[in-house]
Amino acid sequence: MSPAGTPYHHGDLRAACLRAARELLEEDGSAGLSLRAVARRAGVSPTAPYRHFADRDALISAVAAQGYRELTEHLAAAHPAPRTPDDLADIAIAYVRFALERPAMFKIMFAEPCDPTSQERAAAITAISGYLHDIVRRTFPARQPEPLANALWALVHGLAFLHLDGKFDISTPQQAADHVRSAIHALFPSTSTTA
Amino acid sequence: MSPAGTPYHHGDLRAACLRAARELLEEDGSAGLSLRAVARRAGVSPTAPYRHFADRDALISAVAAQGYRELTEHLAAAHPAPRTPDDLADIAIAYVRFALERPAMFKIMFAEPCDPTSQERAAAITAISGYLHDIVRRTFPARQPEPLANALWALVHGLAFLHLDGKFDISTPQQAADHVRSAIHALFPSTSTTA
DNA sequence: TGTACATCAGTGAACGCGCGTTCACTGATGTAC
DNA sequence: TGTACATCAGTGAACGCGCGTTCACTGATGTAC
Repeated sequence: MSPAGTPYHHGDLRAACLRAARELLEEDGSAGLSLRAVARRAGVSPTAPYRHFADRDALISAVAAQGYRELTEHLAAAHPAPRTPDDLADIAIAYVRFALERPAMFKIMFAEPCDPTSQERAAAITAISGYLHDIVRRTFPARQPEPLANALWALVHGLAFLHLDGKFDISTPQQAADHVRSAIHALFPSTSTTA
Repeated sequence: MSPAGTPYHHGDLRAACLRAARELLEEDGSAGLSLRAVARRAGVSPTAPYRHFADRDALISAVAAQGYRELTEHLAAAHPAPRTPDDLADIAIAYVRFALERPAMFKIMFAEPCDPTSQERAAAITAISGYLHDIVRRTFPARQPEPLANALWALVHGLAFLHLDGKFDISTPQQAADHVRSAIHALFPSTSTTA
């Protein structure tokens, strides 16, 4: 904030910590994100983050919550108004690409035991789930939305994890996208669309 | 092996380490499995496991490989000869139950970066994948097996992870099973069976 | 406009911890003769 | 059958590491008067 070199007060350390955490995740890809490393990266003493996060769990929860929000936006950007299984495939591909591009973030979001009572987290999950429900309702107006939406989420989520884990024999992003599309089409044949 | 109290030579420390690792996973559920903890649990000095595992990664890979084998058996036991989507649901439920009953093991199998070049691991993955392909071929003889089998795997895998993560609003194992069954039926309507 | 002071956001030393891994070693085993 | 010896599977001390968290502190900020 102050123009001089290193001001005593940071200005917005909370945001800086979140930014640092993201950078660390994107760089070394490991899920072992430590408070100390975040502080180091933010150029601040090891204990400074405690002014903004109760403990390590709180920091990780906050990072994950940000990830959920970004995922929601990422999906929404993939297709403005999906109406066909092929539109759905676009969204599925976006989901998988998100995971492949930010593997460590994705693992923090979905495979870390971070504080399950976090309200921020719960709200974000609800948003994703609700978004998928909407899509399914629009794409398959004649079918029961609830189980179909859950199944769709599970499908794309499973595709993301299996791709992330290298369980499919695939090397390029394009191959991954094609693979996802063919999986979607295998389960959502176009004939069952009732627009 | 020798009948006396604490023999110098263990007899089969490799197996004992794997057993210890499983116990630790089942107990504290954390994915933070350490070589030292395993040695402690096996009643042996902290460095003894190095006689049998090159490093921590090798131990974890071995544990994961064992998990893959057990998962394959577990699935095969769920239904001897699946022919309908409902049979398929039995197998899907078994997959999810496996994850819910051994969460830490499941995470080691699928969310840990353990040595990807391990042959044991690759073979186990191939076995699971092959098994699912067989099922799909038998259940949907008229449809293209490849994308359908991958989609099925992703679906059950996603269901397992989302349940594990508490992303669905579900409390009892029975509810989870019903949920999985309805997801399978949503995507594999019985009408499309062509037996 | 100037000053006293409460509040706040940082510092930095220190704690105890468990970890992976190395090293030189020693006790047990089993094989060759 | 007995003995020398190579091999093997353990031991235990030690290393350096990074971690989360505590504590008393201090510099900066902003508000009341």
